[in-house]
Amino acid sequence: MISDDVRDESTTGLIRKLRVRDSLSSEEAGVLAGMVADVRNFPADALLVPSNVPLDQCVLLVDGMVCRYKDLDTGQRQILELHVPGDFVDLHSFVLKRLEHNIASLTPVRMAIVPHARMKEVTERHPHLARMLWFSTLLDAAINREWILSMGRRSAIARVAHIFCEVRVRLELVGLCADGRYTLPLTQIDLADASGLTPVHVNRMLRKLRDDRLLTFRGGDVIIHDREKLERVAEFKPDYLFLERRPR
Amino acid sequence: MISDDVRDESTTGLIRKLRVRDSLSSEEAGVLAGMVADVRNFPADALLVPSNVPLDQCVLLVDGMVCRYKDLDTGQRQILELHVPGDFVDLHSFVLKRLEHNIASLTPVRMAIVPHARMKEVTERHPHLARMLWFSTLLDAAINREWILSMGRRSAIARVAHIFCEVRVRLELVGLCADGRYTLPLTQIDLADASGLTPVHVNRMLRKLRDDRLLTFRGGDVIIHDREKLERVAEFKPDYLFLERRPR
DNA sequence: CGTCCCCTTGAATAAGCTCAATTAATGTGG
DNA sequence: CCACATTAATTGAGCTTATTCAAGGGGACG
Repeated sequence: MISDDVRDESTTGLIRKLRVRDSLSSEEAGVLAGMVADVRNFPADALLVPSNVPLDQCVLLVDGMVCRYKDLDTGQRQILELHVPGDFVDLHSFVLKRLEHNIASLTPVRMAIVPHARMKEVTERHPHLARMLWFSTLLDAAINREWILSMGRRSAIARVAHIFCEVRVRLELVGLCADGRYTLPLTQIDLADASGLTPVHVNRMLRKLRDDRLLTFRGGDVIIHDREKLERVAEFKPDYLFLERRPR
Repeated sequence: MISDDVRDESTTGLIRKLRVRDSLSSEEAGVLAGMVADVRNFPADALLVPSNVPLDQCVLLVDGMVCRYKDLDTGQRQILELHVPGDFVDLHSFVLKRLEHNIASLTPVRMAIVPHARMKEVTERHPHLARMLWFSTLLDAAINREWILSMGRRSAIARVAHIFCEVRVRLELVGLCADGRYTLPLTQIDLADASGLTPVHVNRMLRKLRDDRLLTFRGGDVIIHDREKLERVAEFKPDYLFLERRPR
């Protein structure tokens, strides 16, 4: 079994983000940490949660990055969402009992494991905590909706730029981005799968962003040179990330 | 105030759909109906829930159709999801306290109103019911993800076809579609906003679907001539609608 | 050192968009 | 009930954006 320290550490990112949006007592924080049954490491490119398989535990991303994706029969892949440390990546399965998409690691990752049984106990005993967990799944849904807007109505350059804008904000929340610099462990192929473009075209868009001195992306390292202009190109408005506190 | 009959009637669609996915006792069904404070009518093209406004009540679609949408500064619109009777359209606001998108009626609609205060009481007292409501927001999220896949990776013809396939299934669940015929109160412009295409191109895709004897869409009336072929063109797989019962 | 990705770039192609004009359907006021 | 306005549907032509195809270069790793 794992120690209380490991449990606490595994939930700091999640708690930090929940506290941006709502008040979370230290007791509640303790309860959250107490849900963690185990913390496990996985390599990069591992299929962490396969689609359409009965699930009885949730996984929370402690360290590293993961993505959700879906494939078409034609072999085409679409990345649905990127996840950063502190994201309760597979909270959904508690309610859905299976996922209709896959979750895979982009880097070596550390995941906290929370059995559905504990989720049930805790959410039944702590309704406010339950709502905050519910919130975190709805935040994912809001991100999904923004991506629909991207895919449906944004130009190629805006789509690519938008991904960088979103990830910047989300990484800053957990202290993994400062000065517009962060690590995004994606290949241009992954970026194509996330933006609904071809790798070739992503390459050209990245070149344009670089030539226009907005952003450089090389070998997974992102440097945002001109955040304001980048956000304008991306038509990025962070409302959808619900960064403000819930009114009580 | 409204009568118990009106309350019961206003939740039959929702209950019917929840019962496809999970067991719902008649007591729980009664509790759900009891949450409804009011049932109100709205005309077509009404902005039912504006984005970024503090909310203190949820709305459930009883009759008619509504959509969620978002606009870009350029005036481009993207429809994010369509809703059919029995959808708890704005359950999200209970947790989010505001929406980051708009909800508007496509037809004259009847909406049941549930104050957040009642939502809070009921979800705290009935955890299983709370999970089923949570489920219904996660089902919306799964639909959102499928739409990301559509926008990102499906061809124009498949995107248009996919919308018709999805709506068919969802309307059948509430008895509003039989024999592949149903009413979809959208203009071709709306369909363009839902599929991320231009109205002109939607028109051509509809023509192709008609010429190929897969589907006819005229004046809001949908006739699916060849469901199997249509679903193949759409690459439609209904897994993402979670039509099976949750295992206990 | 060779293999395997990934990145990069050019050239040709195709999917979908824009512009424009016509027709059809719907609604309104007289 | 008709004339007129308005919105939606339809179609053609030309154009733009992004894709496909192809080839070469660079770096990591066994």
